[in-house]
Amino acid sequence: MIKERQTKQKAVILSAVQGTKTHPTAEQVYEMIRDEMPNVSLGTVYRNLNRLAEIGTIRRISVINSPDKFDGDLTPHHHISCTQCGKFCDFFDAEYNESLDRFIEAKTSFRIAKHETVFYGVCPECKCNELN
Amino acid sequence: MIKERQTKQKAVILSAVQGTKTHPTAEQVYEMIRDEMPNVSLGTVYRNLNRLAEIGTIRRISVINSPDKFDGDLTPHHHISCTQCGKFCDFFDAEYNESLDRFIEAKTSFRIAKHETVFYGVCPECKCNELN
DNA sequence: AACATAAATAATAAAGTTTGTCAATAAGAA
DNA sequence: TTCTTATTGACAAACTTTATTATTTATGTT
Repeated sequence: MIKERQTKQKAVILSAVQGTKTHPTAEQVYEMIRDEMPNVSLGTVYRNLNRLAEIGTIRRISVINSPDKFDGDLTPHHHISCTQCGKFCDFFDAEYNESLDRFIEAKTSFRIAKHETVFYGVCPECKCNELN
Repeated sequence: MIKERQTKQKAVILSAVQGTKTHPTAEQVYEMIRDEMPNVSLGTVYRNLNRLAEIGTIRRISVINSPDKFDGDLTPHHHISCTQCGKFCDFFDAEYNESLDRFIEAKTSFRIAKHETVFYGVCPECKCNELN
């Protein structure tokens, strides 16, 4: 019995997400792969990103004032969003607080799979542009 | 010179968000106030929620697989999302980690205003429905 | 109280984001 | 190679949010 087929599209989409640190949206992944795959459809990009995120091969990140972003880097890290220009960065130097998940589980009876933390602020460049 | 006018709509929208713990979306706020204000328009709801969130009178929460939610409770707390049924809960028993904001500032030169943490998992009811 | 100004609204169009439909294609088993 | 059906491309539709504009109305001024 067939479970899941390996397609060129699937491989290219995954490799695009894993090969960048830009946290692309679905639309941006679509643009990224059109050189290599001009006939790919946006629906295929959405479908595969959704599946990859669901099985945990990539991360989905929900950000205020932005379509969902995708991240191929599964190592625990946080994200920082500039509320002025939308710049979106990784932050690696703070460990994932696993014990917080266990604490919430104990207190709420939810089974917690993960938490996502996004920091909101103003990036150095936008700070510079604040004249006075 | 006039800066900002107090309107009935603005007051009703704010009071709807502040008077519930359900973290309504814009559409849900719209439904909530239509009894009291049948002619209000959805655009007005969006406009006022955006403004209130921008000035910090209410919180905007970005959640995977949901339109943005709004929260009138400004006391520091976390949120938990059930990935099965979408149930969305508060969690108050973990203090806001202010020092993490200062740590990120020191390491990145961003000016951090806040961070939002959302926990994803399965709620007690949905756990029950997992037969076997 | 009446008037003037412009901020805010209702109505609606449009833009932006995501999912669904379905005939055609193609991955993988036999 | 042939068969089965998961996946795709094309496109429609749904969903979410913002923009446009004539009208209304909150508020300062007379």
